[in-house]
Amino acid sequence: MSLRHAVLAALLSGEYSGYQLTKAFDVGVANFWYARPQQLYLELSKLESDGLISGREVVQQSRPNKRLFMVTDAGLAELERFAAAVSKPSFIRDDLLVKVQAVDHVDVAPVIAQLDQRAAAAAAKVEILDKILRRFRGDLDEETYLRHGSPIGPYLTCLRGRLFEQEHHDWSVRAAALLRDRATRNGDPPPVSDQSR
Amino acid sequence: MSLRHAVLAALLSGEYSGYQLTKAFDVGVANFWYARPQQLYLELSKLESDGLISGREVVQQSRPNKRLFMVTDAGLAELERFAAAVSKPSFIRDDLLVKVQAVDHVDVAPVIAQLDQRAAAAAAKVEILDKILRRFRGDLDEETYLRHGSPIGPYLTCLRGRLFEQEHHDWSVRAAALLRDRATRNGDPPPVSDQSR
DNA sequence: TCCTCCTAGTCAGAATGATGACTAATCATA
DNA sequence: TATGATTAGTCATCATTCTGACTAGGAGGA
Repeated sequence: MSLRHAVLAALLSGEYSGYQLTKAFDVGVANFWYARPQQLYLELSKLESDGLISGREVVQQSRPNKRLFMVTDAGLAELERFAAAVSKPSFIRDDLLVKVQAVDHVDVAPVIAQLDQRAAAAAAKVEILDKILRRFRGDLDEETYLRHGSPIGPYLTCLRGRLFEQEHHDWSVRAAALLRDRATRNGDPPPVSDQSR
Repeated sequence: MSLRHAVLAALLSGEYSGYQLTKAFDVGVANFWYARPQQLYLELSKLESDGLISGREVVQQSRPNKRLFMVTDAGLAELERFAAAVSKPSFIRDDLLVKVQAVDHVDVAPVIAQLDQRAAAAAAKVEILDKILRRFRGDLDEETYLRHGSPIGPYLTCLRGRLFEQEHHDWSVRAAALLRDRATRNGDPPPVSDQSR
């Protein structure tokens, strides 16, 4: 039951509408959780009926009205409780890794193509996260921000996301190059990933 | 539906019993997926009734009998299909990150304690994975193994797991040190994580 | 001899997450 | 003046994962 707490934690940074949250969570900018719009809307209404957040209607002209949510005292207490409870161990769970695991026994070409895609996607995310980190820092350098800046929580999770994506990128590039090299040397048609496939 | 394929991919390395698989998956040595024993046993019986793996009874004296499973041709075909299909994007989903995200608003001490624990756990995993990698390599150096060694799939996923744990460790250590430093400077009782809390 | 751990596996059901199909108004653009 | 994109959100249902509780025999140590 952690989407619940992820949403609560996200709402600490200020008031958001469901739609704004989906933007943060869906694009995957959410560096500490991930969820689809439908899940978020559902969770928001559950949180509200449990009294952990409260929403207020904002009437907009030229846009559909929206509801902005903020964490209540009860919500903060719940987060406090959650933060002090033991965490589940974290682990990787990745489709593509399963495919790489099987690569000695199945056709490598599509796996290499997917590694290429992943590398590109990870590089794009690194850039996005860098932008967000710069926005947090303002004109402070990273050392100074880490020592004195605020908020520190979102900055740290963002940093973690950035490191993860960077490493994900580097590994993907390396794995793709390696598998390509091995496939070529084995006399298979060199699997070059381009638009034509 | 990827536990299915994770199990198939794991069984490519040889025959395993359910119990052996649980050891690999549960300890988290599984660098590409993670699952509990109950899930694995259930998945194994589903895979068998779908004809993707076949099991044979091995009678043991002084131990309960066990069933060893191997991937069938149909199973291999299924993996082939899976490997060529599009992958879901990967993302981090971590309780502890949610807590760190909220750290500007909740008590830091328990979060710091959990970061310490995480760092230790990650360091332990790095060692385990290094051992496994060395066993794969034998007396080859890494460059040579990556170019010519076999199997390459499990080696690459293991390498990925190792990089992930290393980075997880480094980030946890850094985050814990930082939060501790900030808490101390703010005049709070310095949160040192020891056995007494 | 008792107690606990290890091997080996099973069952049922709760919790959580993912998916497809909708509504409805406005804005920009061709 | 259509057409598609964007904002804003809802509903029902399916799929997947997680959890607790349970069985059963042998090994090893106090």
